[in-house]
Amino acid sequence: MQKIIYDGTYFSPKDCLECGQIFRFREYERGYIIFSGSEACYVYSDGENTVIECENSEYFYNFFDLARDYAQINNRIKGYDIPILSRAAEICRGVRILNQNREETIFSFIISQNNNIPRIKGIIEKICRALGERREFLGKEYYAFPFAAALASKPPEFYKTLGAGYRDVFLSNTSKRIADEGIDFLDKLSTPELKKQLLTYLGIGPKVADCISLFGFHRTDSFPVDTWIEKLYREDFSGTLTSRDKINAYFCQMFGEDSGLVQQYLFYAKRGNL
DNA sequence: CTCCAGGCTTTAG
DNA sequence: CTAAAGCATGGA
Repeated sequence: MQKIIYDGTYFSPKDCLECGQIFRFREYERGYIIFSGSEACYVYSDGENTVIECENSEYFYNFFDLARDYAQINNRIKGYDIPILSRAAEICRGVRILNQNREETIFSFIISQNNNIPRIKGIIEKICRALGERREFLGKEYYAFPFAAALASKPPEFYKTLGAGYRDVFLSNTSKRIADEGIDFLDKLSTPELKKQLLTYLGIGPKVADCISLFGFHRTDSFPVDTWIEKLYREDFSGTLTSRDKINAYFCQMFGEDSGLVQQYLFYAKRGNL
């Protein structure tokens, strides 16, 4: 077992996980167990530090984005001098933009549309249990997120029995495409080109594309606009725009490369009723 | 019972 | 181009 110890000021397990960017984790002893792709780790706060225990520290060093200076980014975001944002940036300062498994991010956020977080988690868990490789961590079994080929081997009806609802055809269709074509070519694209390509997959619209771009490809110039952000835009930014595309452009123009983290701060704070 | 959840696809105007 | 209907499911 390997161990990473990192200053906890801008790295809180609770903030990173419960801000809604990831669905496969659960509380365990002093913190959480997280699953990503085929990997697993145990993460917890130890006074001033955050501790990660895992078998693949290289993977989780990148996963938690530990090479980036979040103190500097957090400060810059407070510098926009928008009261509600400065407050959110202070209270949610433990949030980091995770570098998640790309295919897992794609399928997870296809499932997330018009859905609630507990049910999203349940559906993903069932998919892993049914199609993922069985593995072991801390003496207990878990299931990896399935490869696209495994997902592609199942018809829409299979996903409906797992509770995916009308998203069943999205999962079977898009998994077949990815099993055939791969997704490595997406990494070379600019953020606008990446979004344009993501929109060609069945089940991926503007909001889901922005989430995949941000959490799977670390494009921090993405700003996903969902029901919560739309509500926040009206109530806290006195916004009058109605189309989500325009609200997205409004925020991206304002925050540039900080868009992604700003969005997570605001989303997390708004859902927590700040 | 209705309404909502990290919206998207399809069809109509 | 924009607008709106329809969509599975489960919890409040």
